[in-house]
Amino acid sequence: MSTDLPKAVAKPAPAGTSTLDLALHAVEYLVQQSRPASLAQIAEALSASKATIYRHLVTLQRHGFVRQDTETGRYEAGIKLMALGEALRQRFDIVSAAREELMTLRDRTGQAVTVCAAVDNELIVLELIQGRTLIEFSTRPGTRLAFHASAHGKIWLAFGSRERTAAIASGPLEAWTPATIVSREALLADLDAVRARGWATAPNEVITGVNTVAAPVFDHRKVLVGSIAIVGATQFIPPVPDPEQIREVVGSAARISRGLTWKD
Amino acid sequence: MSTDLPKAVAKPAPAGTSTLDLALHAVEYLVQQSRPASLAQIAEALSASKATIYRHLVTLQRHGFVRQDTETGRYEAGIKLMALGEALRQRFDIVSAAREELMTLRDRTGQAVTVCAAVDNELIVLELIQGRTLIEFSTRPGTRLAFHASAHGKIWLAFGSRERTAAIASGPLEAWTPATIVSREALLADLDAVRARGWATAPNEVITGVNTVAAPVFDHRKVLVGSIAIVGATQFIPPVPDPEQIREVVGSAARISRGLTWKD
DNA sequence: AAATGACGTTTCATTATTTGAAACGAAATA
DNA sequence: TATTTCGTTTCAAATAATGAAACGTCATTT
Repeated sequence: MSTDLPKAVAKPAPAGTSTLDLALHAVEYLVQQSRPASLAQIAEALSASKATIYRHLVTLQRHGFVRQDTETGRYEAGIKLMALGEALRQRFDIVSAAREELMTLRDRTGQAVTVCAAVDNELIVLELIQGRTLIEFSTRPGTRLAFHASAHGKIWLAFGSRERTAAIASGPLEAWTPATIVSREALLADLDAVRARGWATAPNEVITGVNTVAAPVFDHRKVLVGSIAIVGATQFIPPVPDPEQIREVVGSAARISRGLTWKD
Repeated sequence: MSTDLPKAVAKPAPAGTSTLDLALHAVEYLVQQSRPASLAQIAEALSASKATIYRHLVTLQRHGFVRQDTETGRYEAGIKLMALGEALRQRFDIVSAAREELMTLRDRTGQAVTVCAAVDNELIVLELIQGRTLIEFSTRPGTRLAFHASAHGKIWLAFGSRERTAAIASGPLEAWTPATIVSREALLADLDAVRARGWATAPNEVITGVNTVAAPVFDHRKVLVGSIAIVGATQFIPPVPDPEQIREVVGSAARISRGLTWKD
């Protein structure tokens, strides 16, 4: 990465295409906006000329990444992004391999069930089986979780790659609630406990009043490929969870792991 | 590409940027592929040089639209697309406005509940409340439905813009199952019936053994803004649905519409 | 009703940017 | 060790993107 040799000392742009860069910024800008944006507004936000942005929007629209309101002429993000996200989700093995098991986990605990996977430095929710309770408080597929502030995340830190764990632990730990672990030492201690017992919780750490019990799913090589969890109000999943709840989650995770072992 | 006339007589490309066009094709290609693709493979598929594709992939990767497997060096679609899709989904008013009502609809019918909206010529699933039954057969948020072969679609054809209905009716009607309506006359007759009674079904028309009862949601201007439906096996939702099921769905839709009237 | 302003869209000459062929180095294969 | 295959970089040629300004249309204002 870092070249300390005399040659190529100041090289701000290693590679890539600036045209594409601008266009992608436009897409991201439109997704962030809650209302359709005018051409001039987008151009100003990205400090480019109207003509340039216009041409890019035309191409983006042709691909469905952006759509133009036929009445006002304003631009907004296109639903193609939703479709692509869904197509991507289905590529993960765990999603299909675990569905049946997750349904029974939901039925035996009554709580919502979520599945997560981490790629690079992002932890993403892949699947959600809604619970039986009236009030739903769970994260939808496509949502990104924090590694240090979620039961899923702790599973990945405890059983995933050491590099990632080191990176997360050395970085700043943002507090989502007063209960979120923000101390490096406390986090590492918690991870040791997670490793020892094989499951993780994060009571009130992501949202106050909500708790989660997560367990790891391994493939045939004993590599962590996913995490599953039950999510519910602390009323149903206390900070120190019911032994039976723990047993159900850990058992389901183990059965899914066994299923993945047979494959391939 | 090939211009054989002296002066731009035939101008196939009205506007846009070819660089961006190529890059977007690369993203779409990677989403379609089920496994990570090699650089050479992508370059050949898009008939561009390796260098060009490489630079685009670098930029796409920097934005998270694409990721590179650190071990094999191959490229695949990035999870940013999933996150963008989820961010987009939440922009639709109906999703938040209807959640509570949809939960009670699920609880009173026991079936899965879905919400759809159409933008331009695409009908997309926005929300899914899973049912109480053990076997789940429903479409996830981000999935696209066919207008002529789904209960949701018939609602949009019956109560939505005339232009869209005309466009769909004049085009080819693909058969998803033997029961799918493929005749233009039969479709228009069905739409008349839907308009008259205020709800739609599509027994076995999208998947054999599955039925849906859908009803329209209007905003304060009486403009169609969404459709809601219960989805379940024909065992639970017969081809001629239980009057009570119909009453529940239509009632929920009406209450959501009333809620949208108060807003704004 | 005429005039203004705001908007998306198009034109056009300038030139900055992308482009492909070929060379590179590393890694897997033989 | 020789060879092939892969992602990556280099470099000169020119394609293709760029911004300023003009256009046509609509809605609002005077």
